Amino acid sequence: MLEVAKEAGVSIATVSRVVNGEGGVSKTLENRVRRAVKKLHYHPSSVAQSLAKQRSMLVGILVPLLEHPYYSRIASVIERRLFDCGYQALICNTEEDEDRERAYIEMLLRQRVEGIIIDSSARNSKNLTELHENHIPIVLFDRVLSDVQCNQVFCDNSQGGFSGIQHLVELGHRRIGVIAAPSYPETLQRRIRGTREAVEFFGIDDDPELLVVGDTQLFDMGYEAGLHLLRLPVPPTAIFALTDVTAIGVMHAAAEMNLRIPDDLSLMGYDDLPFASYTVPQLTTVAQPLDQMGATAVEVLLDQMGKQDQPPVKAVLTTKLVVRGSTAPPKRQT
Amino acid sequence: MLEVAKEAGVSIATVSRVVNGEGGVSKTLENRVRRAVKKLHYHPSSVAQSLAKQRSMLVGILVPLLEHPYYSRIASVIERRLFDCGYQALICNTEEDEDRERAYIEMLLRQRVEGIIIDSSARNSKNLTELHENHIPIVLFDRVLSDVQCNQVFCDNSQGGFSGIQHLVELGHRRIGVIAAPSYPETLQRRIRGTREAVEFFGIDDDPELLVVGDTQLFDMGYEAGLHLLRLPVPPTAIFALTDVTAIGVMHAAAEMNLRIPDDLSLMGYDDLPFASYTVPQLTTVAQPLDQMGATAVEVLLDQMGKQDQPPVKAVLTTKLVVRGSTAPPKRQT
DNA sequence: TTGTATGCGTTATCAT
DNA sequence: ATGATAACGCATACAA
Repeated sequence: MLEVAKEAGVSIATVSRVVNGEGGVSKTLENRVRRAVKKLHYHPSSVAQSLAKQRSMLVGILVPLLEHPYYSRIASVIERRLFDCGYQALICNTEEDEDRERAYIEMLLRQRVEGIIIDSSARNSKNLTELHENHIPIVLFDRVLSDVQCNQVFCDNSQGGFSGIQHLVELGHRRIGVIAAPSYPETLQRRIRGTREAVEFFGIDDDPELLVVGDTQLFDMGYEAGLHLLRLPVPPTAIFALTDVTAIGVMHAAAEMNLRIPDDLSLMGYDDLPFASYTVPQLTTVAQPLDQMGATAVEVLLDQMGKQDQPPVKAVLTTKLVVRGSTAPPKRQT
Repeated sequence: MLEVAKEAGVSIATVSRVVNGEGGVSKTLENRVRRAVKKLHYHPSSVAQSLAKQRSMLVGILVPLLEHPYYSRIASVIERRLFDCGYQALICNTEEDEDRERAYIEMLLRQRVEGIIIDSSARNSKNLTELHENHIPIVLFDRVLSDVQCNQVFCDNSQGGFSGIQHLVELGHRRIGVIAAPSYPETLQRRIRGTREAVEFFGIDDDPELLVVGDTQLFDMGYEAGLHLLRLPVPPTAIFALTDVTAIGVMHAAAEMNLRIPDDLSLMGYDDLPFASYTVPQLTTVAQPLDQMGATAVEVLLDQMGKQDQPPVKAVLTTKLVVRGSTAPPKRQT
């Protein structure tokens, strides 16, 4: 900037004014400055700006696994929104590792982010306390901890779980397998609870063997779990995978056992990821309004960033059942 | 930091020394400082550090579409590597938009990133010149521009295209459809060229109708293109989709036309994304060593960041054919 | 071993 | 309308 000032023969104050379009500068000088900026390839330093203004315009996004289509979509949706609001997102991939999450949070603190949107991998809110103590606005996204006093944006997972079972029951299924990912984030626990409630409500088979909780949320977990369910002495006529990715795994397992979907087995997923419309057959699933969730999260965050220590807001959105080709009435009755 | 110094009753220089573990500080004072740090929840400001040290420890990653499983994996792989090397990644989602890409580059320049790894959406190198002029090390990743003098890390796409056709030819196919994504990044052009060379080399049907170039690289493009190919007066017995995602689209199209894979149609993809092992049937595909590519890119970048204006290095890795269940000898001969 | 002082590239306040 | 100058939070060279 100093160089630009020299080149243009003005003071740095004038350069600053021109660059920030503050006005109050004569046309002559403005042009001289602009020319110097071009010539020297000058780009104002956000670093110095942050320091001087005490504002970083940075927001952290933490997701559990960036390679996972669900989370990359989340990161993407939120980042876009943030970008449009003039903020730069710092996307952090915690890889389901609490220590990594802590490390990232420390880093974000150092980067002086103005807020954080976090889809947390942590089993408790310990990682978040440091943020609270530094008065950084947080919004918990998707995965939710009920014991923590803080902004939250998520879907009614219980309702989603319920509606999935309901759909299958209405088709005539009485024996339904459920596959869940790890349940330490309450998200999945709630989703499971929704299915339990539905099972009870409709009075269908509640054999505990029908609920399998895997250790990851990847394709192969769905595959293994699907195999397990389908090899039961009395296998289910329908499977509700609480995640689209695991549902794909189940598809594979079913194919391996020469079971046809939906003729021999009805299958449901959860999330409505893009590829859910392109599997064969297309996947019936419970959709979460991710765009809306992302927009809400950013809105809430930006709102809180204005004021100091606002009361936490909680936004609960509703899921939507998307019926496609992977579910049908059962052929055999159990 | 000033507050910590006061709390501990020492100078800021001492605090700085303790925080940075420089040594040369007495145990007594060190403990006093550490206690003060804890008590005040002090986190050193990277912003101020960057300014003082003239090093940001930031590296920009630009990908064309973060929601796309291929690119989220790329971002993920590179980010992890960078993180392990002590660098913070700024992941930017250009959404295949050249203007957005420019905006992000400008932002990265302002953030004073020390280097950039870019999977570019741009049709030319215009966006990169600004970086060159600011002496920011760049490495072009995956998508490559041949007319630009700069570090590049990518796979031999021509070879990959060739080997795909070769595999199908060896199975006995003579009429092979090829589906390509937009071709302004040279990547796809090269991949196509590889298939053309193979077609010529093996002397099989080179009907231009058999090559369809879509306008996106998403599922529905594969679906549409697949439909188009399969409805040809003389449809191909095999389809080589130059992207796994589009291959999934073709699967869907085939199912819609009651064609069974691989019995009625052989199908190949390209990329070997995680889900390629979980489609039904599993997808034969051309694998790119993404982990290795990411590691190489980071290595090259970090290397260049040391020196000034090194000669550009070009790393070309090789693809690998992964044969799975979606390809088989043709039943009918054309 | 510890402290003091200067500079990093901006913004912002105050003069002129 | 323009310029000089003091922060901002830290590193660092130098002094004590």
